[in-house]
Parts: sequence; C-alpha cells; structure tokens
Amino acid sequence: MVPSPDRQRNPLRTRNAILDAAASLFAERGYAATSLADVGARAGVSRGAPGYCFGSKAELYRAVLERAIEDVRAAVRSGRERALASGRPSDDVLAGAIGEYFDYLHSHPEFVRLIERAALGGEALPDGLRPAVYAGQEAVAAIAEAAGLDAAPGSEASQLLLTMVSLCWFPVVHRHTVAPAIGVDLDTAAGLGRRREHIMAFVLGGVRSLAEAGGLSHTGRG
Amino acid sequence: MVPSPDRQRNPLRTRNAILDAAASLFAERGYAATSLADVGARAGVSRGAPGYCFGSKAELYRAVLERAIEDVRAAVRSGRERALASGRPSDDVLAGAIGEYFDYLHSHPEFVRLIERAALGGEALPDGLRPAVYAGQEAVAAIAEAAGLDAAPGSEASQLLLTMVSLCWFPVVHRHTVAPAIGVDLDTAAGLGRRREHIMAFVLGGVRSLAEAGGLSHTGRG
DNA sequence: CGATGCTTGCTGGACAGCAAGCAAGCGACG
DNA sequence: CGTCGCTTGCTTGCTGTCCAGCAAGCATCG
Repeated sequence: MVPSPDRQRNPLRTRNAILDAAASLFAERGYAATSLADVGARAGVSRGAPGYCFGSKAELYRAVLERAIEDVRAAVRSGRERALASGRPSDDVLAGAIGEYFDYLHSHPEFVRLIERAALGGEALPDGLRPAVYAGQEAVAAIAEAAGLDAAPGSEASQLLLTMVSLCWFPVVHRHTVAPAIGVDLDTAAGLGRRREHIMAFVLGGVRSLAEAGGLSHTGRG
Repeated sequence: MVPSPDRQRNPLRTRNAILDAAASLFAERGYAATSLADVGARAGVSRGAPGYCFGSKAELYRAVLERAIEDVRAAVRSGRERALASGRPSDDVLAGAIGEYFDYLHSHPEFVRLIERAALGGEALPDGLRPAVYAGQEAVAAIAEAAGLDAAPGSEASQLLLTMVSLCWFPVVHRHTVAPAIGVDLDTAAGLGRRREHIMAFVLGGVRSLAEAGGLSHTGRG
C-alpha cells in the first residue's frame, strides 16, 4: 500500500476506515471468508494495518459488533424519545415505531446481516454483545409504553416486540430468496411499501385482537 | 482413516454419511469455516472421500442444499395433503398449519441455519435453489386454501405466508441472542410453547382484522 | 469351484495457494 | 532524536485439489 502524499497521519480516521471496511466485508462474506488483507484494501490502507490497529482478527470482529450494537441502541433511544415527545395516541405511536424500525433495518441491511451472522454463531465468539441486552430492554420498555402494556420480561410486551422484530427483520435477510419464492416482491419501492403496510396493519390488528380476547391492559387510544 | 473391518463397501451409505456430516457442519460453522477434512472426519471416512465423491467443495455444498430443500418441499406437500383430508374449518386449518410449521422448524434447526446462511450469501453460490421456488408456490397455494384467499403472486395469501414464515423462523435463529435480550424465554419447553401460542393467536387475530378492515374474501369458518 | 483380470470405492501423500501473525523498517511528527 | 503510525517481507499452518495406490467386488474363463 503506497501512502498517497495528500493523506495526513490520522489514527482515528484510519481506525474508522478499517471498522467500516470490516463491517461491510463481514456482513457480505462472513468472518471466515474475509481476510485482513481484504479489509485493508477496502479501507485504503495496507494489508497489515487491520492487524496492527486491532491486534487480531477476532478483536477486530468484536470491535465491529460492539460499534454496530451501540449504533442501534442509540437509534432505539432517539426513536423512543421522539415518540414520547410527540404525545400522540398509543396506536399511532405503535404504528410509527413499526414503520420506523422497518425503515431503519432496510436502510441498514449491513447491520442486519452482521447480527444475523453473529447469531448463527460458530464462526467466531459473539462476546461483547452485552450492550445488546440493554438495547433490547430499552426497546421493550418503549414498546410497552406505546402499546400500554406491562414491560416485565416474559410479558406480552416482550412477545409483541419479538413479533415486530421478526416481521421487520425477515424481509431484509430473505429479500432475494424466500420472499420471491413465495411471490412477494421486495425489490421495488412499491413492493417494499406494500410489505411495510401489511406488517403495520397486521400488528395493529393482532394487538387489538389480543386485547379483546385476552383482556389485556391495552388502553387503545390515549 | 483406518477402515473398520465390519464396514462393507457401500457407496450410497458413504455418500449419505458425507451429506449428513456436511449439512451439520455447514449449518454450524458456515461454508468457509468448514474443511473437507472435517466433513470426512465427522462422516467416518477419509479426508479425501468428500472431494472424491462430490468432485469439489462447492459441488458438495450444492448437493447439501438441494437435499435439504427437497426434504422441506416433501414436508410441505404432506402437510397440505393432511390438511385437505381433514375437512376442518379454515381457521382451524390455518392454526394447525402455523403450529406444524413452527414445530417443524424447531425440530430441524439445522435446516434453518443452512438456509439462513445461504440467504446471507456471499459464502458460496446459492444456485440449485430452483426447487425452493416450487416449495414456496405450493406453500402459498396451501395457505390460500386454508385462509380462503387468492393464491396469486403478490396476493394477500403471499403476504400472509411471509408473515407466518417470518414469525416461525426468527425464534429458531435468534433463540439465544435477540430473544433473551428482549426478555422472551425460548430455552424451556414452556417458553417455546408460549411463543407458539402467541404466534398462532396473533396470526389468527391479524387475519380476522385484515378481513374485517380490508373486505378480503376471507370466509371465516368453512 | 478356483483363478484371473478389470472396475470401482476409497485412502493418504504431495503440492500449490492463501491467510494470520510477527518483526524489521521507514517516514512523519513532536 | 525518539516515538508513533503504518508498511512490507517473511514464516508457519491450514485447505482444496490432484493423484498414485490398494483392496473389495464382479465377471469371465479354465
């Protein structure tokens, strides 16, 4: 790697370039199929720079995961605050949350792939996922507020959140495999929008039906 | 690999042993992180046998995927036939289909992981997935019958099936990651059962609500 | 029935290519 | 000049592929 003359020394910039490159490559190809040389090339640094900056490949992977999870945690928090500030009816807030989450995942497919691969495991140690738990708990609290449910672990709010996450997550991963095989188009903006609407309508309908049937503390609008 | 004296020559048995071993290893560790020597060891054959029987690693992977998809296609077909023969009300059939699919995936986590990795792609060519399309179309037809909907591509039946698949699929993959972070227990039989019930109730509620709101041709019971 | 010659299933050594990690080197900055 | 950030040459271990060889079966012949 010939150092271009205009490039100043900038450790932080290098570090972030390597993190970006590694994140995209790990997401695309997986941990085992990505070499440190590939990462260096995409980051515009030398073959050895990733190893130098992060000590080892495993450590680089950990750092990538940590940053990704911290990012999504920040997104959850900001979304929650916006929802709280809006003062809208709970059904609207719930619908808004679903739509926002759906859009967030579809504009960060790299994040989804990364986490998906980590969850499949085996390729490398998925430690350093501690912050993920906090992100999850914050999300449960947010959704419980929105739907007017109890936020305890194992509660209906948890189940509801898992349902929302499942529905928003799947189309990102299986956009080009299961979805077209089933006959759902997710390649066009229109198709994606239809899926989005379906999920929102479906979840709201399901919540309403659960509330009626199970006598939940769902407060409807308020 | 010392050939055990009792082991007779048996090409089919060897081939299947290699396919089994490769399927479990690819599912556990991914394509790139699995060596042909590992496959041979787990299959109880020599290091060179996988390469000899399948020509190349990529070809072995293709064969593994093909068999897995063929298996699930058979399962879909048999489930559909059983549902048709039962003559039960459509809501019951729908609920039964969801429950069966949920159980099928949870008793074949290896299949889920395999397909998930293939969908994430990049690791290897996900060709030979043509049979998957047929399986998908058969499943749409089945679900359309069950819910009394139109089975055309892009129809509500497709959307509904994708919803069912998403909900049943996700807990298998994220059983030890997202689910516990959110506070949903999927490790005990009781927790898994709760999730199962939640999904079934939720989908039925959603379908009913869609039918009421959108004026769908959902025929309720019949 | 036994011997013979060929096919086929499978083994394990050889080899080339690649990737991670190490360390010496080198230019820039303080 | 010393330190820091990074590069580059090299080592070492692993992996896919090729291939020569061996042994089990099978058919044909004596």
